Amino acid sequence: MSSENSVRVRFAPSPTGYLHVGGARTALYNWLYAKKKGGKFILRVEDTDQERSTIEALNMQVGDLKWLGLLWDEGFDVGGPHTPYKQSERLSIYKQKANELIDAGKAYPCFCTEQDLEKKKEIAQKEGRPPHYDGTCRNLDVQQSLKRMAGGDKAAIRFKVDSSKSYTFHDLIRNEVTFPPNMVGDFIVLRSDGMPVYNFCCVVDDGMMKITHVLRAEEHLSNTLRQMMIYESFNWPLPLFGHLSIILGEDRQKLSKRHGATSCHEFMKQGYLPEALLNFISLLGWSSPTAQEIFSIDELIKQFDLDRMTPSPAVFDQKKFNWVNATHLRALPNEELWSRLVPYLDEHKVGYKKDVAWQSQALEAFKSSMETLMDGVQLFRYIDDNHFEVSAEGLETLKWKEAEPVLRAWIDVVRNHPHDFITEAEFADLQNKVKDQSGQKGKFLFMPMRVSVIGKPHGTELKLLIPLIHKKVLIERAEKCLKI
RNA sequence: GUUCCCAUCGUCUAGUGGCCUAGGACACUACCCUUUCACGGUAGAUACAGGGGUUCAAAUCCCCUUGGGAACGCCA
Repeated sequence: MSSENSVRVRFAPSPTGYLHVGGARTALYNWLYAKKKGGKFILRVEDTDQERSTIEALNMQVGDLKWLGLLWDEGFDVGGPHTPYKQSERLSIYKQKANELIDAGKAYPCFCTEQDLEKKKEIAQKEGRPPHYDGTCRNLDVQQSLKRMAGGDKAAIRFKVDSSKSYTFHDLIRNEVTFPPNMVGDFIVLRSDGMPVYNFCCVVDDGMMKITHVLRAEEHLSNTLRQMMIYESFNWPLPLFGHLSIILGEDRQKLSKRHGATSCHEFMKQGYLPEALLNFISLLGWSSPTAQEIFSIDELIKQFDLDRMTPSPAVFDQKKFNWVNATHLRALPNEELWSRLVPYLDEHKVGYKKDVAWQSQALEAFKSSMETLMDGVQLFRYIDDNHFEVSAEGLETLKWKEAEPVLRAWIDVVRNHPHDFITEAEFADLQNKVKDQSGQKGKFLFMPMRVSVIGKPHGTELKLLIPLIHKKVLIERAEKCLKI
């Protein structure tokens, strides 16, 4: 494939906070498409809003993308043929392009103040007209205006819109979209402080960076009109656009902070796997022709295509996400799962043994009840020698008249055990001894025993739990329970 | 207000005029496995927003209504 016609896509976040799942999905689809087509994935930073953009936020976004493994071929930090990739470093380019527009009579300086515009808009609203710019400065003599600007007068640069024209483009997801005439008024291209505006830099950058496909969120659909006008004014070919549906919360409102966790960073902290998050959000607006739902990243690249995208909005279903995560988690080999879990255990100060066999055995015991790595943290806390806590339910169980004989028998049996640890096979034997000595069976046998091991009557099978805990600790815990 | 976008089980979706008495997945219910909790297995319930057309035939095409969303910024 020649580089001339190969796919070039970009993700262009504005650094104002952590990466949201919506942004992550946009990045994912772009990235998948680039991988699939052997194209380039470009990370461009849209930081022209100086009020809200911060370097910290940029670092967070970059960190989240790296966590997800959505790495870029060209970008603000790795360079590329169209450097710089940070809009705040491209200001002279936008200025130059805006001047080209002015020279060509396609844009003009506007001296109206914000207050002027506010008033005009109000009047327009009242009179039932669309709140477009009324064109006060449109017919000013350009040379005159430029002189005023040189003299220090502040002016924004406005694009001259041909309000008689309608615009149609073919959306990759929505097919034909038509904007009728007179949808927008003359819009700002450069602010009076010289900073360019989103719609302008977006086109200048996409054009100059030779972007071939623009996959972005649906809220940009109506921006496409203005952007088409700008492409036209530069005589640049239009990229292919695809507008992704938005992601909603359970209440069918656009997903936002009040729906709980919505940023990749939060999901990471809650113990979700990056490949599971990617897998799950890939399904929000796309489906595989094979109806497969669990994918590795490579499978996703292989199966992904733009012709299976849905235009309707999707609700973020936390339960299904949990299932996807659990499925990925349980499919991980134990060593791999352990290496993912350890940072969480450390962060939450849960102790563990350095012994690989022990780790693997514990994981084997807990895997089936783990949906997230944080579930793992909770589970490992139960077998941490330094944590023992009896739950309310555990307390109830200990009040049973059957509890005491079981615990006494248990302590006795464990004490007489010749080794520091009890194997699964040995436990089968010990369990019978406790049964005989205490005269209890069924739940009256197992529940008090389990409370003495993990502090609660329900949970992991005892035969899997016991081999993980040192005999001394088992006795200690049972004795503690007797005293309650 | 105007314009644009959207509309299949609770949720994600399959479906591109006959294969649809609408398929899959999550969730849900029941049963099985089981000392418990999970895991796993089996079975089940649940949807084409409404109304008009077009057609021999419509979830699929067209129109209207309704509902949801977005845009109309010197935010992105």
